[in-house]
Amino acid sequence: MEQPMRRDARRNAERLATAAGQIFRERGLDAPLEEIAKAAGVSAGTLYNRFGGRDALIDAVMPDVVEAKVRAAMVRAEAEADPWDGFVLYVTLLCEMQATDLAMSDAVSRRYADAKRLNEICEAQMDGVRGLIAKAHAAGRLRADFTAEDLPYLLWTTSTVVRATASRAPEAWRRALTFTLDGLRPAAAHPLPAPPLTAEQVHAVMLDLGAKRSGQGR
Amino acid sequence: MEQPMRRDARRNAERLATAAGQIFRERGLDAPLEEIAKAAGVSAGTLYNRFGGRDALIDAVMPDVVEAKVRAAMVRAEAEADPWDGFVLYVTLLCEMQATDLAMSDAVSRRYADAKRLNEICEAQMDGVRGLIAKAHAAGRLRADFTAEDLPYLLWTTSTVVRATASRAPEAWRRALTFTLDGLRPAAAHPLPAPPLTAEQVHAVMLDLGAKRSGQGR
DNA sequence: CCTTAAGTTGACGACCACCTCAACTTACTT
DNA sequence: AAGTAAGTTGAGGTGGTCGTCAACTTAAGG
Repeated sequence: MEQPMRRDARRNAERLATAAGQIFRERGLDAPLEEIAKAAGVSAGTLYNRFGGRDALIDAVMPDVVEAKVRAAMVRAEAEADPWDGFVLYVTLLCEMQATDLAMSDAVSRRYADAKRLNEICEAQMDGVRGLIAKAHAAGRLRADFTAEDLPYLLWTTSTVVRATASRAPEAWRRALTFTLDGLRPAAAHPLPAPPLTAEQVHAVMLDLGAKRSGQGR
Repeated sequence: MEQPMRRDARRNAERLATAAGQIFRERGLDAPLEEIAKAAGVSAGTLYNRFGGRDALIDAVMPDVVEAKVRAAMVRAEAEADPWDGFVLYVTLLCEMQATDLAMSDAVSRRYADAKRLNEICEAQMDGVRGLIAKAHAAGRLRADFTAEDLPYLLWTTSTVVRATASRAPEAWRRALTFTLDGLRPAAAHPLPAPPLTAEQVHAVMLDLGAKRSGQGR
């Protein structure tokens, strides 16, 4: 039943995937699809035939890369003896990815409604994050009022700073991140003026970010 | 020599300025100019006649508002007895403006190459900021390695979070800001991994932000 | 009034990105 | 070698924004 794809079709699909990987990485997940088609040496129509639109293309190209990178970061973080060091390492590694790969930056800080696989992977990763945070809390090395739902903030903010400063001061984000991390130690804690977002709110905001630009709410 | 404007022309210019104020405030400084023209009840052509383009319109509409608001924030900040409280208040007030007025958010965190008046006002405000920071430093209430060039970070990051969460959790930015402020007390300080941006770098980055979207560098 | 310069209009061309589809080309089967 | 389904193409429709301009309208002075 799985009638095999024609050879040229498969070849083109692979070229498209490769091109998408490159261009997403360089320009983010909002890169023009026609640019990707051109880079793959096919017409835009073919891209829409093989995949079906941006989200499907993203979901075909990104999940493996994202999973591998994010999992590797988690492994390294969990290998740290000190839970705080583990937490810091994890956050720093994620930000490093954002700084060196715009596709990762978008994949981690936005949600594309129809990129199901990608969303599942990101969701799954949250479990690991909760563990990391729980350990740091248990060890009294992370302020008690910091929750897993606060992490997206860090990624959103780094995403901004990184894009703004990428060409002129590629390491600048580390400085901003350090300021914030310094505020996350228990000793630094002062009362917070607002509750954390709920998991649903985080998800909804990420969907907004993923859905085209402009529209600010409604 | 100052041949007075015809009455209808003046009337339209005023309507345009008013409409621009409203729409910039609701949608940010990137709002479609045709939307503004429509709101003013004139055609797009008239807008281009009276002003000359987006930057000129911005420079006609924003400086007074920005100056008043920003100056008021500085006055309140300087009235605080404790220099740290003054610093925190100033930053918080600026972020509040960003949260309630997208035009302020853009005006404060971006630069529009041809909006001369606006840029001068923002530049001038930096002096006050330096004073605020110097006082906090002198009182030992602000970590010594924080510089005036680090402030734009806070505005960039708040700008992002605010836009993302405005509709669903309008106070969420206060939480994120608190984390960072908690990292700016001297006691929280740990070594920074990167030097601050130079004033020129800050300016250049802001210009990039102001110049259309997309283009990542070069 | 009526002239005329100032002002306004709105259609228009340019650009960019999305997505589609009828016509064409190709790979695979027999 | 030919038939045919699968695949590809690229022009073209859509939608949105920018900026322009020839033709029209209007304010204001004589």
